[in-house]
Amino acid sequence: APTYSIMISGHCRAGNTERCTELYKEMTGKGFTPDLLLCNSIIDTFCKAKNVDDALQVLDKMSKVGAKPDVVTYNILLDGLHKANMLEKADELFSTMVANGCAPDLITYSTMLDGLCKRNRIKQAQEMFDTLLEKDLVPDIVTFNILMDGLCKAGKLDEAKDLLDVMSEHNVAPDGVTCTILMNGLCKDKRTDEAVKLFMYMKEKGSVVDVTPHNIVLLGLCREGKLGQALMFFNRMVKSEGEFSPDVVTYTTLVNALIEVGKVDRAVEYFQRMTDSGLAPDYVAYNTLMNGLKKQGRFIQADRLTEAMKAKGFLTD
RNA sequence: AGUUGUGUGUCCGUCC
Repeated sequence: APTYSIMISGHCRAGNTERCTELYKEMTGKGFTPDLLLCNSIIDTFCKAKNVDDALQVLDKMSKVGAKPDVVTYNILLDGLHKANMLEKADELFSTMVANGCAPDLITYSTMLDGLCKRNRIKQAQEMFDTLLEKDLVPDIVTFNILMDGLCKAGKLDEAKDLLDVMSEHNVAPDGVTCTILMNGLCKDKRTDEAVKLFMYMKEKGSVVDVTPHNIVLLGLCREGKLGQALMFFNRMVKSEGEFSPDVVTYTTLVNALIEVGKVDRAVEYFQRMTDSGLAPDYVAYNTLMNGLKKQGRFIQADRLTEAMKAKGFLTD
């Protein structure tokens, strides 16, 4: 059984859902019972693969063999259900959890908070935040970042900045993710210059500034039509050699920007450069180029790209 | 030993 545990958790972490499922079936078939931590890993792997139904079945099996799910089990499933838009199931599970004597913790509330924020239910999210305080739970940086992002995406940038004060009242210092969330909010509000200021501030402060804030600045420049600056910025990213090297999102942002100004050949060039640099385009990357090719009537190239997508398993129908 | 919540790209949808 420990052998299975190690193998399964390895595949789980690698995101190899199929192999993970196979091994799990094989293990249970042989009469071995996965322990709680392994069950949680498996459930999480299913959830992250958007396979919440199988995840729930693992929960069912657990209760059959009398294994008690813990708060982590419930948190994982609540997150999966929210992200799969199964809200009624999520509420149901929350009730089950409480009925089974499992006390919701900070992560439970943060997970639900995120679910509300992502649906733009800001008012309810703020109520959830108050509830969490009433329960004497202590919000951490992730809780605040979730709320910060919700406020920014709802266009409430002023309230987002006010939240910084609330954070310091709770002795929670903003981190790189907080800054990135605010930068993104500023960019989406067409305040790229302010976002860049925040970006520079982060760099001056010596924080670790990874590829994500760079991608946000790049997108901001592209949206402002400053393609020349965007390309210079991109070149600096290439030279960073690892610290904030371009990723699939970086390339997709540029490909899209080039398409929008009608430079499809250059877009194709950058797409090629992405694969040449050893990055594997994802569905969004393919879709971006595909739409550009079709918009320009490049049907032969589009067909060729369709074949590539099929070969990679991105088109299942 | 190993498990859960937060930030960036395309299209579509929802709201205005």
